[in-house]
Amino acid sequence: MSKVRIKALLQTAGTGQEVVVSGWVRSRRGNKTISFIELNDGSTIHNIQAVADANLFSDEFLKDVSTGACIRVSGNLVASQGSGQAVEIQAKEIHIYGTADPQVYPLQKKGHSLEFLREIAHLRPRTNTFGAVLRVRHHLAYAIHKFFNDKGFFNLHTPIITGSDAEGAGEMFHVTTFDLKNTPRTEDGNIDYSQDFFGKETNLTVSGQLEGELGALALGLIYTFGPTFRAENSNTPRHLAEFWMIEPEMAFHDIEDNMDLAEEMLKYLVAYALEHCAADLEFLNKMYDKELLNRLRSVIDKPFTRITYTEAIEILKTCGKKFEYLADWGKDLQKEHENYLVEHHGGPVIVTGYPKDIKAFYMKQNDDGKTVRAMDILFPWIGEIIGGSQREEDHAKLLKRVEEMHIPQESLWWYLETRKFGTCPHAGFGLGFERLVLFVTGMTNIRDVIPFPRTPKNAEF
RNA sequence: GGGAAAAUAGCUCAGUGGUAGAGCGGUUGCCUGUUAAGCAACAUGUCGGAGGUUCAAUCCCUUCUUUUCCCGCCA
Repeated sequence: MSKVRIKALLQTAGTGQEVVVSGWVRSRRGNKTISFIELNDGSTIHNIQAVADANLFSDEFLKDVSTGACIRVSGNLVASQGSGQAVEIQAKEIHIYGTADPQVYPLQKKGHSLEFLREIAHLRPRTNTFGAVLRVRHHLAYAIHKFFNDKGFFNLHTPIITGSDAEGAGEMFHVTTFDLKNTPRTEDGNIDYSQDFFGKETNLTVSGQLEGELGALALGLIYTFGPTFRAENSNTPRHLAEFWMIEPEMAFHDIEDNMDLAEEMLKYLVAYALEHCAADLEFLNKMYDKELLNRLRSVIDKPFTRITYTEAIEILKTCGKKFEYLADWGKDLQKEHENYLVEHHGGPVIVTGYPKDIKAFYMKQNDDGKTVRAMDILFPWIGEIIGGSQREEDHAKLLKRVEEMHIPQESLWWYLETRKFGTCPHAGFGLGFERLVLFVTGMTNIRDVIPFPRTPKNAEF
């Protein structure tokens, strides 16, 4: 007897062989003489139907084969007499690994709200929706590694605990072994971090970029793919306190190369998902967003629109649309502005050349003295899915910017040194992994594309 | 961090100043292969917590908690 997963079983052409399948019961229906068990093992969105004859299985036994129960079925794979499926298992033996009392098991056969499922995040992977989302998430993660590996990039593991707080990407979570009720103090009353585990103040990383640059200036092409932590009190469907980010960093790349790579990568990932997650995406398209597949295909088909920040402001000023906030050169683009730009161009838009005062210190300064070589990629509904830039490789210019923006340079000495020793043009960007999964799955809340979301006031599970 | 809405059965929601209802789910029964099966019957409950107004509060008021949405921060 062969022990197989359901995905493989549904693809086998032949019938007649004995098979063993283990999985979770999605539903059971039938009558006194026959029971039909929908079994899912997570390998695919599709279930296999197991048929239990009352001559072999008692009513009393089948009572425990209820929605949510985990069982192993052995029997013959046969052509189905019903119309809903090509093959089914004629059960000879059923072993119950674990029951799920129907009176208290929270998942029903019928649909649940996504809000409710968030409250039972320990069980929601057993639903069609989350099974699909988590499988797509996996394939995208794999595709990212494949994309970069195939291009000769090296995966660099940047630290999760960081001693630098100068990255400026957001509020940070402190890391300490202190007893918070009784922290050591210096003579002037401040917390004495010299007695803490690392002997200095440490935080969870908000970005691996600065360390990524160090790798790029040695290995040439690197990318990071790891957890990232932001202690911002962000209450939106697009923000997480703990999320995964992909940050490639490339030596000898300018802002144009950077855009080319980012666009190629996004298209590769969407195409990969369409090819490898067809069944799951079809399900999501049917259940949540009828335009999903069309939108995914449209992203692959045409080039992303590329405009400068200055052009974007011009478009927003002359479009005639009334905005709540006026678009004005020197100010950040509002959500409503981003939405307009994406709608106006009918797809992803890359905006470059932002005013230097609204961007980070490390971005390459343009000769105009006003703008930097930043790029944001704006996606429909999601907004900023990628943020990146060419980096300032000139030591004097970088140092000047660090001083202007009052960034403590003592903690960045190692970063600044790379511009003293064998500096070179380089560029990189950050892709929010969950925002990518959001776009590909058509989900609308980022809390539904990560197994156990961390958001303000929520760290359950 | 700013703003708005919401919290009633296991779930989705309706509802009323006199302590509550539907659909689904559940339980039981019927039906010889079903497809979110069908038919019938039954049971659902501190109406989010704490105060207050009132003869009486699930309903009105205050406050707290949580959730969702919009904005900001960003990926």
